[in-house]
Amino acid sequence: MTLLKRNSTEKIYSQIANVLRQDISQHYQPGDCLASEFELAERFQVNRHTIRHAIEALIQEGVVERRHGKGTFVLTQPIDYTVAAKTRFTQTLKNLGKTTSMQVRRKVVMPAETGVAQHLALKPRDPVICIETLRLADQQPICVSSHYFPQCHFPDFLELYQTGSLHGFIQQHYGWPLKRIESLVSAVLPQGDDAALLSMPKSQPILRVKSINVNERDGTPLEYALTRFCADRIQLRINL
Amino acid sequence: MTLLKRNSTEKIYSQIANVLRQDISQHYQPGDCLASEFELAERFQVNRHTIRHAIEALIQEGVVERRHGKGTFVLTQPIDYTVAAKTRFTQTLKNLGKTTSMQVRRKVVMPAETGVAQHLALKPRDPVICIETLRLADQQPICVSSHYFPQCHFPDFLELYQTGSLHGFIQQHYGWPLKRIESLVSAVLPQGDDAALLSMPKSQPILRVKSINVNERDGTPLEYALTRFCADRIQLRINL
DNA sequence: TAGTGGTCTAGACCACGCA
DNA sequence: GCGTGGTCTAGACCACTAG
Repeated sequence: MTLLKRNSTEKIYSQIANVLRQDISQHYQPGDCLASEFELAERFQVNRHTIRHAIEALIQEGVVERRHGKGTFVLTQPIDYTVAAKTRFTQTLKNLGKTTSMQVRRKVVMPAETGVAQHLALKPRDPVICIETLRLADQQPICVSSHYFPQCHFPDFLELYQTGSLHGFIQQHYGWPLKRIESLVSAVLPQGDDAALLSMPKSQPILRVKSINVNERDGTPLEYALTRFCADRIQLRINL
Repeated sequence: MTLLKRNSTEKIYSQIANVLRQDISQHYQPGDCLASEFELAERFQVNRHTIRHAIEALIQEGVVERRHGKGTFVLTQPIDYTVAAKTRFTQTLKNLGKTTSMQVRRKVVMPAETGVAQHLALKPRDPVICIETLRLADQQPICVSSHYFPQCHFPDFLELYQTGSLHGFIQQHYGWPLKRIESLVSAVLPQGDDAALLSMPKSQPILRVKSINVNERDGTPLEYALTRFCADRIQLRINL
């Protein structure tokens, strides 16, 4: 039982959130489950709704997440907003000294949506190969990517490619060196499954990079990739 | 009075949020005030807390914001997540065909924090000039920036500089051409006054760009700038 | 002072996950 | 079936804003 100031200007739910935040940082590990809302309500001697309000705040901050029927869980990577913690940068995932790995989550042929078609200089609904990947560094998910390739240039792509570096595969099987000509960077909130795949809260931002790769020899667009980085785990460094 | 499906799988608060979202997009202008929570509760025949829940969702999406004692207001720029709407890009603010303007919000000399000192090759707490600016395009706030200059290289900076292009001023008064050598891009939620200055919701992401400018002749770091873009109004284009 | 949003309580029932 | 979180109701009082 923790004492709360009932007549303080600081709201009770806010006091509770502070206590929980501190508890979590001191006594909990990522993946741990908090006491149930009912138990917390008893401990703090408040209504369960007040506990919910406090937990909402922690969810918003990215400290915990709720799982229906299971409990409220501490997230893997407590988010640190201090600028000092971001003074170490990485150039690319490959350049990280960390152990990296990649999972292929989806391989399909589909008609190109207008945006994809534009970037690849195709007609809308022309067939494109879509490959979705998840990349990790030290077991930690870093980014999910959707890669689009015009099928006309890559017969048998789906049959031949299994896993591993996409650009390496293209270089090896088709003999085409890829060159990045453009990147478009924006920040959005996570959509679809991205938050779950990156094990991050839905309230935290994503760095989204659209990149276009062309055949270095003749400039033909060969790949359009849309990569979503968990923003608190990555920072883009652009050298000019 | 709008009809709700009480026995639908779709939650009532969610149905209400949908109705309100549609109402707003069709019949409201940015800055308009919604009906009060009490009135909405009567209109939809639900408890006021259910209305609050629905409005929470709209706040999270960035559609509206609450102002204590005044009401719930439609935000200036309804956020559009469709990728198609982002296929027009801007290179820099100056290259926009739009009318741009700039406000200087703060001019002070302060001891350098460690991060700033590092980027400018100074010792911590060496004096730096800090200038905070807000830039607008067509009356719409686009970004806020904190510019840091080492005071040792810029005597009388604060006295001489009033407003207008910072790089133009430096070129003119000190004769130094600035060159950007590096940009670091990250995505965060707004901190401090940034959300208010950019008239954006606190739940929506910010694109943060740290850039370092050096004297083109000898490579001396002369400026460190931290710019925060309202992410739904800007996209960075990086040409390689 | 009237009207708005903000907080807190109390209690009910539902939906999900798991043993 | 039990415990978890999710939704909804009802009512009270507080804090802020504006006339």
